[in-house]
Amino acid sequence: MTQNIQIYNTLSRTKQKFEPLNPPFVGMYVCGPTVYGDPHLGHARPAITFDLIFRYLLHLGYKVRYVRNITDVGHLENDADQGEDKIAKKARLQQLEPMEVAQYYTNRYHEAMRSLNVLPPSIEPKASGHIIEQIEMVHKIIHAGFAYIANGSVYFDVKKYNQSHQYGKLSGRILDDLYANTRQLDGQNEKQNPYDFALWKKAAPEHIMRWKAPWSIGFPGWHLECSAMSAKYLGTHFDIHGGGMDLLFPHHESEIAQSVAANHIDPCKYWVHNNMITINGQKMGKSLNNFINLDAFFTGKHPLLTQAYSAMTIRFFILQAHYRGTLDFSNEALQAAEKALKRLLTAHNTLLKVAPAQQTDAELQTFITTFTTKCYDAMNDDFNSPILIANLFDSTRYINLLNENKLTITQPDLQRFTTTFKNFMFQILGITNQTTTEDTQTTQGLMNLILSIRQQAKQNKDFATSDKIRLELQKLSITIKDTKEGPSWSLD
RNA sequence: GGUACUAUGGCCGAGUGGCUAGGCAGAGGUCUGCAAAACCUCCUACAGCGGUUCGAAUCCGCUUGGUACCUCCA
Repeated sequence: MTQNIQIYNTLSRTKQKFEPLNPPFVGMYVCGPTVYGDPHLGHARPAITFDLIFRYLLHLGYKVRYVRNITDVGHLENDADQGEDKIAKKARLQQLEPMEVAQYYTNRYHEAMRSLNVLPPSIEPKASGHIIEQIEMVHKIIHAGFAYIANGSVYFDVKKYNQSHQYGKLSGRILDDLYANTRQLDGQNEKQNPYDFALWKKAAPEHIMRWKAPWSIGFPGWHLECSAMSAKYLGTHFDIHGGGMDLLFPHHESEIAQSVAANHIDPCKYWVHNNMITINGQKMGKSLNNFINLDAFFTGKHPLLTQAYSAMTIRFFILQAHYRGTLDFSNEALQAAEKALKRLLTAHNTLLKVAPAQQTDAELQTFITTFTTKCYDAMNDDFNSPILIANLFDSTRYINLLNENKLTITQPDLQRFTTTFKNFMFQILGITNQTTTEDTQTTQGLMNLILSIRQQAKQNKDFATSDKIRLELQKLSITIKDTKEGPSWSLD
Protein backbone atom coordinates (compact mmCIF):
# COMPACT_ATOMS: atom_id res chain seq x y z
CA MET A 1 0.00 0.00 0.00
CA THR A 2 3.07 2.20 0.05
CA GLN A 3 2.99 2.41 -3.72
CA ASN A 4 2.71 5.83 -5.33
CA ILE A 5 -0.03 5.35 -7.89
CA GLN A 6 -0.59 7.94 -10.59
CA ILE A 7 -4.15 7.82 -11.89
CA TYR A 8 -5.50 9.75 -14.87
CA ASN A 9 -8.46 11.85 -13.83
CA THR A 10 -10.80 12.81 -16.66
CA LEU A 11 -11.94 15.77 -14.59
CA SER A 12 -8.49 17.39 -14.60
CA ARG A 13 -7.21 15.73 -17.79
CA THR A 14 -4.00 14.93 -15.95
CA LYS A 15 -2.45 12.11 -14.00
CA GLN A 16 -2.81 12.65 -10.28
CA LYS A 17 -1.44 10.92 -7.24
CA PHE A 18 -3.95 8.40 -5.98
CA GLU A 19 -4.84 9.28 -2.42
CA PRO A 20 -7.92 7.50 -1.09
CA LEU A 21 -10.31 9.59 0.97
CA ASN A 22 -10.31 7.12 3.87
CA PRO A 23 -7.40 4.73 3.56
CA PRO A 24 -7.19 1.79 3.63
CA PHE A 25 -10.72 1.90 2.25
CA VAL A 26 -11.39 2.59 -1.41
CA GLY A 27 -14.82 3.09 -2.94
CA MET A 28 -15.19 2.45 -6.65
CA TYR A 29 -18.33 2.68 -8.75
CA VAL A 30 -18.48 1.52 -12.36
CA CYS A 31 -21.43 1.72 -14.74
CA GLY A 32 -22.52 -1.80 -15.57
CA PRO A 33 -24.55 -3.22 -18.44
CA THR A 34 -28.12 -2.66 -19.49
CA VAL A 35 -29.40 -6.20 -19.62
CA TYR A 36 -31.41 -6.43 -22.79
CA GLY A 37 -28.97 -8.30 -25.06
CA ASP A 38 -26.09 -10.75 -25.07
CA PRO A 39 -22.77 -9.47 -23.73
CA HIS A 40 -20.44 -8.32 -26.49
CA LEU A 41 -16.98 -6.90 -26.90
CA GLY A 42 -18.13 -3.49 -25.73
CA HIS A 43 -18.92 -5.01 -22.34
CA ALA A 44 -15.58 -6.77 -22.02
CA ARG A 45 -13.37 -3.69 -22.11
CA PRO A 46 -14.70 -1.71 -19.13
CA ALA A 47 -15.23 -4.91 -17.15
CA ILE A 48 -11.62 -5.97 -17.65
CA THR A 49 -10.21 -2.47 -17.22
CA PHE A 50 -11.80 -1.98 -13.83
CA ASP A 51 -11.15 -5.57 -12.88
CA LEU A 52 -7.46 -4.80 -13.35
CA ILE A 53 -7.71 -1.72 -11.13
CA PHE A 54 -9.77 -3.65 -8.56
CA ARG A 55 -7.27 -6.50 -8.50
CA TYR A 56 -4.27 -4.21 -8.21
CA LEU A 57 -5.73 -2.20 -5.34
CA LEU A 58 -6.65 -5.43 -3.56
CA HIS A 59 -3.14 -6.73 -4.14
CA LEU A 60 -1.72 -3.63 -2.50
CA GLY A 61 -3.88 -4.29 0.55
CA TYR A 62 -6.63 -1.72 0.08
CA LYS A 63 -10.07 -2.63 1.34
CA VAL A 64 -11.96 -1.98 -1.85
CA ARG A 65 -15.71 -1.79 -2.10
CA TYR A 66 -16.38 -2.17 -5.79
CA VAL A 67 -19.94 -1.40 -6.89
CA ARG A 68 -21.05 -2.20 -10.42
CA ASN A 69 -24.72 -1.82 -11.22
CA ILE A 70 -27.12 -3.76 -13.39
CA THR A 71 -29.48 -1.52 -15.36
CA ASP A 72 -32.68 -3.51 -15.47
CA VAL A 73 -35.01 -0.56 -15.71
CA GLY A 74 -35.67 -0.06 -19.36
CA HIS A 75 -35.01 3.29 -20.87
CA LEU A 76 -36.50 4.69 -24.01
CA GLU A 77 -35.04 3.47 -27.24
CA ASN A 78 -35.78 6.71 -29.02
CA ASP A 79 -38.50 9.26 -29.45
CA ALA A 80 -40.15 7.35 -32.26
CA ASP A 81 -40.80 4.34 -30.08
CA GLN A 82 -43.56 6.10 -28.21
CA GLY A 83 -42.38 5.28 -24.75
CA GLU A 84 -41.39 1.67 -25.21
CA ASP A 85 -38.07 0.78 -23.65
CA LYS A 86 -35.46 -1.72 -24.74
CA ILE A 87 -36.18 -4.33 -22.14
CA ALA A 88 -39.93 -4.10 -22.57
CA LYS A 89 -39.56 -4.30 -26.32
CA LYS A 90 -37.52 -7.46 -26.01
CA ALA A 91 -40.09 -8.84 -23.59
CA ARG A 92 -42.91 -8.17 -26.01
CA LEU A 93 -41.05 -9.74 -28.92
CA GLN A 94 -40.19 -12.85 -26.90
CA GLN A 95 -43.46 -12.91 -24.98
CA LEU A 96 -41.72 -12.76 -21.65
CA GLU A 97 -42.06 -10.82 -18.45
CA PRO A 98 -39.61 -7.85 -18.58
CA MET A 99 -37.87 -9.11 -15.45
CA GLU A 100 -37.45 -12.47 -17.15
CA VAL A 101 -35.58 -10.74 -19.94
CA ALA A 102 -33.46 -8.78 -17.49
CA GLN A 103 -32.65 -11.88 -15.45
CA TYR A 104 -31.78 -13.93 -18.53
CA TYR A 105 -29.30 -11.38 -19.83
CA THR A 106 -27.94 -10.72 -16.35
CA ASN A 107 -27.13 -14.41 -16.17
CA ARG A 108 -25.57 -14.30 -19.60
CA TYR A 109 -23.46 -11.35 -18.54
CA HIS A 110 -22.29 -13.15 -15.43
CA GLU A 111 -21.35 -16.21 -17.45
CA ALA A 112 -19.26 -14.11 -19.81
CA MET A 113 -17.57 -12.31 -16.93
CA ARG A 114 -16.71 -15.61 -15.29
CA SER A 115 -15.16 -16.85 -18.55
CA LEU A 116 -13.08 -13.71 -18.74
CA ASN A 117 -12.02 -14.24 -15.11
CA VAL A 118 -13.49 -10.89 -14.11
CA LEU A 119 -13.94 -10.84 -10.34
CA PRO A 120 -17.48 -10.22 -9.17
CA PRO A 121 -17.91 -6.74 -7.71
CA SER A 122 -18.47 -6.32 -3.97
CA ILE A 123 -22.01 -5.12 -4.58
CA GLU A 124 -24.02 -5.44 -7.79
CA PRO A 125 -27.15 -3.36 -7.22
CA LYS A 126 -30.07 -3.36 -9.62
CA ALA A 127 -31.80 -0.18 -10.63
CA SER A 128 -35.22 -1.78 -10.16
CA GLY A 129 -34.35 -2.55 -6.55
CA HIS A 130 -33.55 1.07 -5.77
CA ILE A 131 -36.60 2.95 -6.97
CA ILE A 132 -37.19 4.32 -3.47
CA GLU A 133 -33.67 5.73 -3.25
CA GLN A 134 -34.08 7.30 -6.66
CA ILE A 135 -37.39 8.91 -5.74
CA GLU A 136 -35.78 10.29 -2.58
CA MET A 137 -33.01 11.77 -4.62
CA VAL A 138 -35.52 13.47 -6.92
CA HIS A 139 -37.15 14.96 -3.82
CA LYS A 140 -33.82 16.36 -2.72
CA ILE A 141 -33.13 17.89 -6.10
CA ILE A 142 -36.59 19.47 -6.26
CA HIS A 143 -36.13 20.76 -2.72
CA ALA A 144 -32.81 22.30 -3.70
CA GLY A 145 -34.58 24.07 -6.54
CA PHE A 146 -32.87 22.41 -9.44
CA ALA A 147 -35.81 20.49 -10.90
CA TYR A 148 -39.30 21.20 -12.17
CA ILE A 149 -42.39 19.12 -12.70
CA ALA A 150 -44.16 19.01 -16.04
CA ASN A 151 -47.15 16.82 -16.73
CA GLY A 152 -46.16 14.16 -14.20
CA SER A 153 -42.52 14.08 -15.23
CA VAL A 154 -39.64 15.70 -13.39
CA TYR A 155 -36.79 17.36 -15.24
CA PHE A 156 -33.44 18.62 -14.09
CA ASP A 157 -33.08 22.36 -14.64
CA VAL A 158 -29.67 22.49 -16.29
CA LYS A 159 -29.83 26.20 -17.03
CA LYS A 160 -30.45 27.11 -13.42
CA TYR A 161 -27.83 24.69 -12.20
CA ASN A 162 -25.32 26.22 -14.56
CA GLN A 163 -25.81 29.64 -13.03
CA SER A 164 -24.19 28.56 -9.79
CA HIS A 165 -22.25 25.51 -10.99
CA GLN A 166 -20.52 24.39 -14.11
CA TYR A 167 -22.52 21.93 -16.18
CA GLY A 168 -19.99 20.54 -18.64
CA LYS A 169 -16.88 20.56 -16.48
CA LEU A 170 -16.27 16.84 -17.00
CA SER A 171 -16.93 16.58 -20.71
CA GLY A 172 -15.58 20.01 -21.64
CA ARG A 173 -18.88 21.11 -23.06
CA ILE A 174 -20.22 24.63 -22.92
CA LEU A 175 -23.91 25.08 -22.32
CA ASP A 176 -24.43 27.70 -25.03
CA ASP A 177 -22.96 25.33 -27.61
CA LEU A 178 -25.25 22.60 -26.43
CA TYR A 179 -28.19 24.88 -26.82
CA ALA A 180 -27.17 25.87 -30.34
CA ASN A 181 -26.94 22.24 -31.35
CA THR A 182 -30.04 20.73 -29.82
CA ARG A 183 -32.84 23.15 -30.51
CA GLN A 184 -34.30 21.11 -33.36
CA LEU A 185 -36.09 18.97 -30.77
CA ASP A 186 -38.09 21.89 -29.44
CA GLY A 187 -41.83 21.95 -29.86
CA GLN A 188 -43.97 19.30 -28.28
CA ASN A 189 -41.39 18.79 -25.56
CA GLU A 190 -42.23 19.22 -21.90
CA LYS A 191 -38.74 20.38 -21.18
CA GLN A 192 -38.06 24.05 -20.57
CA ASN A 193 -34.72 23.71 -22.31
CA PRO A 194 -33.57 21.03 -24.69
CA TYR A 195 -30.55 20.04 -22.61
CA ASP A 196 -32.65 19.39 -19.50
CA PHE A 197 -32.82 15.71 -18.68
CA ALA A 198 -35.47 13.56 -17.02
CA LEU A 199 -35.23 12.59 -13.36
CA TRP A 200 -38.62 10.92 -13.38
CA LYS A 201 -40.67 10.11 -16.42
CA LYS A 202 -44.42 9.56 -16.48
CA ALA A 203 -45.12 6.21 -18.10
CA ALA A 204 -47.03 6.03 -21.33
CA PRO A 205 -49.86 3.44 -21.24
CA GLU A 206 -47.82 0.82 -23.09
CA HIS A 207 -44.79 1.24 -20.85
CA ILE A 208 -44.72 -1.98 -18.82
CA MET A 209 -42.01 -1.24 -16.25
CA ARG A 210 -43.59 1.35 -13.97
CA TRP A 211 -43.55 2.40 -10.35
CA LYS A 212 -45.61 4.71 -8.23
CA ALA A 213 -44.12 8.05 -7.35
CA PRO A 214 -45.61 11.31 -6.04
CA TRP A 215 -45.52 12.86 -9.50
CA SER A 216 -46.92 10.01 -11.55
CA ILE A 217 -46.77 6.33 -12.19
CA GLY A 218 -43.61 6.11 -14.16
CA PHE A 219 -39.94 5.23 -14.14
CA PRO A 220 -36.66 6.93 -13.20
CA GLY A 221 -34.44 8.83 -15.61
CA TRP A 222 -31.42 6.90 -16.73
CA HIS A 223 -28.75 9.04 -15.07
CA LEU A 224 -30.41 8.76 -11.71
CA GLU A 225 -29.78 5.15 -10.78
CA CYS A 226 -26.01 5.49 -10.72
CA SER A 227 -26.15 8.59 -8.55
CA ALA A 228 -28.62 7.05 -6.11
CA MET A 229 -26.91 3.69 -5.80
CA SER A 230 -23.37 5.00 -5.57
CA ALA A 231 -24.43 7.38 -2.78
CA LYS A 232 -26.21 4.58 -0.96
CA TYR A 233 -23.32 2.14 -0.96
CA LEU A 234 -20.25 4.37 -1.16
CA GLY A 235 -21.43 7.60 0.37
CA THR A 236 -22.01 10.95 -1.25
CA HIS A 237 -18.29 11.42 -1.93
CA PHE A 238 -16.21 8.40 -2.87
CA ASP A 239 -12.91 7.65 -4.59
CA ILE A 240 -13.27 6.33 -8.14
CA HIS A 241 -16.08 6.47 -10.64
CA GLY A 242 -15.45 4.52 -13.82
CA GLY A 243 -17.07 3.71 -17.11
CA GLY A 244 -16.64 3.85 -20.85
CA MET A 245 -15.65 7.06 -22.56
CA ASP A 246 -18.99 7.03 -24.38
CA LEU A 247 -20.68 7.66 -21.03
CA LEU A 248 -18.81 10.87 -20.39
CA PHE A 249 -21.62 12.93 -21.83
CA PRO A 250 -24.36 13.18 -20.95
CA HIS A 251 -24.43 10.37 -18.40
CA HIS A 252 -21.53 11.19 -16.13
CA GLU A 253 -21.88 14.92 -16.60
CA SER A 254 -25.47 14.63 -15.43
CA GLU A 255 -24.51 12.39 -12.53
CA ILE A 256 -22.28 15.16 -11.25
CA ALA A 257 -25.06 17.72 -11.60
CA GLN A 258 -27.60 15.51 -9.82
CA SER A 259 -25.25 14.66 -6.99
CA VAL A 260 -24.15 18.23 -6.45
CA ALA A 261 -27.75 19.41 -6.51
CA ALA A 262 -28.91 16.73 -4.06
CA ASN A 263 -25.88 16.31 -1.82
CA HIS A 264 -23.93 19.54 -2.33
CA ILE A 265 -20.75 17.69 -3.20
CA ASP A 266 -19.09 16.13 -6.23
CA PRO A 267 -19.82 12.41 -6.20
CA CYS A 268 -16.23 11.28 -6.53
CA LYS A 269 -12.58 12.27 -6.51
CA TYR A 270 -11.31 10.48 -9.61
CA TRP A 271 -13.18 9.94 -12.86
CA VAL A 272 -11.69 7.10 -14.88
CA HIS A 273 -12.73 6.27 -18.43
CA ASN A 274 -11.75 3.42 -20.66
CA ASN A 275 -11.53 4.03 -24.40
CA MET A 276 -13.59 2.27 -27.02
CA ILE A 277 -13.09 -0.74 -29.26
CA THR A 278 -13.05 -0.75 -33.03
CA ILE A 279 -13.25 -3.77 -35.30
CA ASN A 280 -10.98 -3.81 -38.32
CA GLY A 281 -10.65 -0.07 -37.89
CA GLN A 282 -14.38 0.50 -37.98
CA LYS A 283 -16.64 1.38 -35.15
CA MET A 284 -18.58 -1.47 -33.68
CA GLY A 285 -22.27 -1.14 -34.30
CA LYS A 286 -25.29 -3.25 -35.02
CA SER A 287 -25.98 -1.36 -38.24
CA LEU A 288 -22.49 -2.13 -39.57
CA ASN A 289 -22.96 -5.83 -38.93
CA ASN A 290 -19.67 -6.06 -37.05
CA PHE A 291 -21.20 -6.40 -33.64
CA ILE A 292 -19.54 -9.45 -32.14
CA ASN A 293 -20.96 -11.14 -29.08
CA LEU A 294 -18.48 -12.66 -26.65
CA ASP A 295 -19.91 -16.10 -27.28
CA ALA A 296 -19.11 -15.70 -30.96
CA PHE A 297 -15.44 -15.20 -30.08
CA PHE A 298 -15.44 -18.30 -27.93
CA THR A 299 -16.99 -20.42 -30.68
CA GLY A 300 -15.55 -18.65 -33.71
CA LYS A 301 -18.98 -18.57 -35.29
CA HIS A 302 -19.09 -15.13 -36.86
CA PRO A 303 -18.40 -14.10 -40.46
CA LEU A 304 -15.64 -11.75 -39.37
CA LEU A 305 -13.79 -14.37 -37.33
CA THR A 306 -11.48 -16.86 -38.96
CA GLN A 307 -11.24 -18.98 -35.82
CA ALA A 308 -12.39 -19.26 -32.20
CA TYR A 309 -10.53 -17.34 -29.52
CA SER A 310 -10.45 -18.34 -25.88
CA ALA A 311 -11.72 -15.97 -23.23
CA MET A 312 -8.17 -15.66 -21.94
CA THR A 313 -6.96 -14.58 -25.38
CA ILE A 314 -9.60 -11.86 -25.37
CA ARG A 315 -8.64 -10.80 -21.88
CA PHE A 316 -4.93 -10.79 -22.68
CA PHE A 317 -5.52 -8.88 -25.88
CA ILE A 318 -7.42 -6.16 -24.05
CA LEU A 319 -4.71 -5.95 -21.39
CA GLN A 320 -1.99 -5.62 -24.03
CA ALA A 321 -3.31 -2.16 -24.81
CA HIS A 322 -3.52 0.68 -22.34
CA TYR A 323 -7.10 1.25 -21.21
CA ARG A 324 -7.19 4.88 -22.36
CA GLY A 325 -6.27 4.12 -25.98
CA THR A 326 -8.64 2.87 -28.63
CA LEU A 327 -8.22 -0.81 -29.31
CA ASP A 328 -8.68 -2.37 -32.71
CA PHE A 329 -9.79 -5.97 -33.05
CA SER A 330 -8.68 -8.03 -36.01
CA ASN A 331 -7.99 -11.70 -36.56
CA GLU A 332 -4.32 -11.01 -37.12
CA ALA A 333 -4.00 -9.09 -33.87
CA LEU A 334 -5.92 -11.73 -31.91
CA GLN A 335 -3.78 -14.52 -33.28
CA ALA A 336 -0.70 -12.60 -32.23
CA ALA A 337 -2.15 -12.22 -28.75
CA GLU A 338 -3.00 -15.91 -28.60
CA LYS A 339 0.58 -16.91 -29.36
CA ALA A 340 2.03 -14.32 -27.03
CA LEU A 341 -0.16 -15.52 -24.17
CA LYS A 342 0.81 -19.11 -24.81
CA ARG A 343 4.44 -18.13 -24.65
CA LEU A 344 3.99 -16.54 -21.24
CA LEU A 345 2.06 -19.50 -19.88
CA THR A 346 4.67 -21.91 -21.19
CA ALA A 347 7.37 -19.82 -19.54
CA HIS A 348 5.49 -19.99 -16.26
CA ASN A 349 5.27 -23.78 -16.43
CA THR A 350 8.97 -23.88 -17.21
CA LEU A 351 9.77 -21.61 -14.28
CA LEU A 352 8.06 -24.03 -11.90
CA LYS A 353 10.40 -26.80 -13.04
CA VAL A 354 13.63 -24.85 -12.61
CA ALA A 355 15.94 -26.42 -10.04
CA PRO A 356 17.81 -24.06 -7.71
CA ALA A 357 21.60 -23.98 -7.64
CA GLN A 358 24.40 -22.70 -5.40
CA GLN A 359 24.50 -19.24 -6.88
CA THR A 360 22.75 -16.80 -9.14
CA ASP A 361 24.54 -15.52 -12.23
CA ALA A 362 25.35 -11.82 -12.18
CA GLU A 363 23.26 -10.99 -15.24
CA LEU A 364 20.25 -12.72 -13.77
CA GLN A 365 20.88 -11.16 -10.39
CA THR A 366 20.67 -7.72 -11.95
CA PHE A 367 17.44 -8.62 -13.64
CA ILE A 368 15.78 -10.06 -10.57
CA THR A 369 16.59 -7.06 -8.41
CA THR A 370 14.85 -4.72 -10.86
CA PHE A 371 12.09 -7.04 -12.10
CA THR A 372 9.68 -6.59 -9.22
CA THR A 373 10.20 -2.84 -9.08
CA LYS A 374 9.63 -2.46 -12.79
CA CYS A 375 6.39 -4.39 -12.59
CA TYR A 376 5.08 -2.19 -9.79
CA ASP A 377 6.26 0.94 -11.59
CA ALA A 378 4.26 -0.08 -14.65
CA MET A 379 1.07 -0.58 -12.67
CA ASN A 380 1.63 2.58 -10.65
CA ASP A 381 1.79 4.61 -13.83
CA ASP A 382 -1.94 4.73 -14.47
CA PHE A 383 -2.27 0.94 -14.52
CA ASN A 384 -0.04 0.46 -17.54
CA SER A 385 -0.66 -3.20 -18.27
CA PRO A 386 1.18 -3.19 -21.65
CA ILE A 387 4.42 -2.22 -19.94
CA LEU A 388 3.81 -4.81 -17.26
CA ILE A 389 3.35 -7.46 -19.93
CA ALA A 390 6.53 -6.32 -21.69
CA ASN A 391 8.35 -6.83 -18.38
CA LEU A 392 6.96 -10.34 -18.11
CA PHE A 393 8.21 -11.05 -21.62
CA ASP A 394 11.64 -9.81 -20.66
CA SER A 395 11.63 -12.39 -17.90
CA THR A 396 10.80 -15.28 -20.24
CA ARG A 397 14.22 -15.03 -21.80
CA TYR A 398 15.82 -15.72 -18.42
CA ILE A 399 13.38 -18.49 -17.65
CA ASN A 400 14.26 -20.27 -20.88
CA LEU A 401 17.98 -19.81 -20.29
CA LEU A 402 17.56 -21.30 -16.82
CA ASN A 403 15.68 -24.19 -18.36
CA GLU A 404 18.59 -24.83 -20.72
CA ASN A 405 21.00 -24.68 -17.81
CA LYS A 406 22.76 -21.71 -19.32
CA LEU A 407 22.07 -19.75 -16.15
CA THR A 408 21.78 -20.74 -12.51
CA ILE A 409 19.72 -19.36 -9.65
CA THR A 410 19.61 -19.80 -5.88
CA GLN A 411 16.53 -20.95 -4.02
CA PRO A 412 15.72 -17.52 -2.51
CA ASP A 413 16.17 -15.76 -5.85
CA LEU A 414 14.04 -18.37 -7.60
CA GLN A 415 11.38 -17.88 -4.97
CA ARG A 416 11.42 -14.13 -5.53
CA PHE A 417 11.32 -14.49 -9.28
CA THR A 418 8.43 -16.94 -9.16
CA THR A 419 6.42 -14.91 -6.68
CA THR A 420 6.65 -11.74 -8.73
CA PHE A 421 5.79 -13.53 -11.94
CA LYS A 422 2.78 -15.25 -10.40
CA ASN A 423 1.51 -12.17 -8.62
CA PHE A 424 1.47 -10.02 -11.70
CA MET A 425 0.49 -12.65 -14.23
CA PHE A 426 -2.31 -14.37 -12.35
CA GLN A 427 -3.36 -12.27 -9.38
CA ILE A 428 -3.16 -8.81 -10.98
CA LEU A 429 -3.57 -9.35 -14.72
CA GLY A 430 -6.07 -12.06 -13.86
CA ILE A 431 -4.80 -14.57 -16.40
CA THR A 432 -5.71 -18.18 -15.74
CA ASN A 433 -3.80 -21.25 -16.72
CA GLN A 434 -6.39 -23.44 -18.35
CA THR A 435 -4.36 -26.62 -18.62
CA THR A 436 -5.70 -28.41 -15.60
CA THR A 437 -6.04 -31.88 -17.08
CA GLU A 438 -2.30 -31.92 -17.55
CA ASP A 439 -1.83 -32.71 -13.90
CA THR A 440 -4.22 -35.57 -13.43
CA GLN A 441 -2.50 -38.81 -12.61
CA THR A 442 -4.25 -40.92 -15.19
CA THR A 443 -3.45 -38.57 -18.04
CA GLN A 444 0.11 -38.28 -16.86
CA GLY A 445 0.47 -42.08 -16.74
CA LEU A 446 -1.03 -42.54 -20.18
CA MET A 447 1.17 -39.88 -21.68
CA ASN A 448 4.28 -41.38 -20.12
CA LEU A 449 3.36 -44.72 -21.65
CA ILE A 450 2.71 -43.26 -25.10
CA LEU A 451 5.89 -41.21 -25.03
CA SER A 452 8.00 -44.20 -24.01
CA ILE A 453 6.59 -46.20 -26.92
CA ARG A 454 7.42 -43.31 -29.21
CA GLN A 455 10.97 -43.10 -27.81
CA GLN A 456 11.37 -46.81 -28.48
CA ALA A 457 10.26 -46.32 -32.06
CA LYS A 458 12.65 -43.45 -32.52
CA GLN A 459 15.54 -45.50 -31.21
CA ASN A 460 14.64 -48.17 -33.72
CA LYS A 461 14.60 -45.46 -36.42
CA ASP A 462 10.96 -46.27 -36.93
CA PHE A 463 10.09 -42.66 -37.65
CA ALA A 464 6.86 -43.60 -39.35
CA THR A 465 5.49 -44.76 -36.00
CA SER A 466 6.98 -41.90 -33.97
CA ASP A 467 5.64 -39.30 -36.36
CA LYS A 468 2.25 -40.94 -36.42
CA ILE A 469 2.01 -40.73 -32.64
CA ARG A 470 2.96 -37.08 -32.68
CA LEU A 471 0.55 -36.29 -35.51
CA GLU A 472 -2.39 -38.10 -33.94
CA LEU A 473 -1.78 -36.46 -30.58
CA GLN A 474 -1.63 -33.10 -32.30
CA LYS A 475 -5.14 -33.73 -33.56
CA LEU A 476 -6.17 -34.04 -29.91
CA SER A 477 -4.49 -30.69 -29.23
CA ILE A 478 -1.53 -32.32 -27.51
CA THR A 479 1.85 -31.02 -28.65
CA ILE A 480 4.98 -33.12 -28.34
CA LYS A 481 8.36 -31.48 -28.03
CA ASP A 482 11.66 -33.35 -28.18
CA THR A 483 14.03 -31.60 -25.85
CA LYS A 484 17.52 -32.45 -24.69
CA GLU A 485 16.05 -33.77 -21.46
CA GLY A 486 13.69 -36.03 -23.37
CA PRO A 487 10.22 -35.56 -24.79
CA SER A 488 7.66 -33.30 -23.17
CA TRP A 489 4.04 -32.63 -23.92
CA SER A 490 1.51 -29.91 -23.39
CA LEU A 491 -2.16 -29.39 -23.92
CA ASP A 492 -2.90 -26.47 -26.23
C1' G B 1 -20.67 22.08 -37.10
C1' G B 2 -19.31 21.57 -31.53
C1' U B 3 -16.68 18.73 -27.47
C1' A B 4 -13.21 15.10 -26.52
C1' C B 5 -9.91 11.13 -27.64
C1' U B 6 -6.47 9.40 -31.21
C1' A B 7 -2.64 9.13 -35.55
C1' U B 8 4.07 5.03 -34.19
C1' G B 9 7.95 0.07 -38.33
C1' G B 10 4.35 -5.67 -42.59
C1' C B 11 0.54 -6.15 -38.19
C1' C B 12 -0.82 -5.14 -32.86
C1' G B 13 0.74 -1.91 -29.52
C1' A B 14 4.11 1.15 -25.17
C1' G B 15 7.03 5.31 -24.24
C1' U B 16 10.15 9.56 -24.22
C1' G B 17 13.21 16.51 -25.53
C1' G B 18 19.15 13.72 -27.04
C1' C B 19 20.50 7.14 -24.44
C1' U B 20 17.08 1.01 -29.75
C1' A B 21 9.74 -0.93 -25.24
C1' G B 22 7.37 -5.56 -25.98
C1' G B 23 4.60 -9.10 -28.89
C1' C B 24 3.24 -11.25 -33.77
C1' A B 25 4.99 -11.89 -38.72
C1' G B 26 9.64 -12.13 -41.82
C1' A B 27 15.25 -13.32 -42.82
C1' G B 28 19.82 -15.90 -41.28
C1' G B 29 22.15 -19.14 -37.67
C1' U B 30 22.54 -22.94 -33.34
C1' C B 31 19.94 -27.37 -31.96
C1' U B 32 17.07 -31.63 -34.25
C1' G B 33 16.12 -38.06 -38.04
C1' C B 34 12.29 -34.45 -39.20
C1' A B 35 9.24 -31.05 -36.68
C1' A B 36 8.11 -27.97 -32.63
C1' A B 37 10.12 -25.16 -28.82
C1' A B 38 14.16 -22.46 -27.15
C1' C B 39 18.53 -19.45 -27.81
C1' C B 40 21.66 -15.88 -30.90
C1' U B 41 21.68 -12.21 -34.93
C1' C B 42 19.04 -8.98 -38.48
C1' C B 43 14.63 -5.84 -40.05
C1' U B 44 15.17 0.93 -36.17
C1' A B 45 9.22 3.57 -37.19
C1' C B 46 6.84 7.63 -35.04
C1' A B 47 0.45 11.36 -40.49
C1' G B 48 1.88 16.17 -43.26
C1' C B 49 3.65 21.30 -42.97
C1' G B 50 5.67 25.18 -40.12
C1' G B 51 7.80 26.98 -35.31
C1' U B 52 10.69 26.69 -30.41
C1' U B 53 15.55 24.27 -29.29
C1' C B 54 22.45 22.92 -29.57
C1' G B 55 18.99 18.79 -30.55
C1' A B 56 11.90 16.71 -31.49
C1' A B 57 8.88 11.33 -33.32
C1' U B 58 8.51 13.60 -28.07
C1' C B 59 6.90 20.86 -26.76
C1' C B 60 3.79 24.77 -29.67
C1' G B 61 0.73 26.08 -34.05
C1' C B 62 -1.73 24.73 -38.48
C1' U B 63 -3.47 20.89 -41.91
C1' U B 64 -5.28 16.06 -42.89
C1' G B 65 -7.14 11.12 -41.34
C1' G B 66 -9.74 7.86 -37.57
C1' U B 67 -13.11 7.19 -33.31
C1' A B 68 -16.76 8.45 -29.56
C1' C B 69 -20.30 11.75 -27.77
C1' C B 70 -23.50 16.02 -28.84
C1' U B 71 -30.76 11.98 -29.72
C1' C B 72 -34.93 10.55 -22.50
C1' C B 73 -28.88 5.41 -26.38
C1' A B 74 -24.94 1.51 -20.55
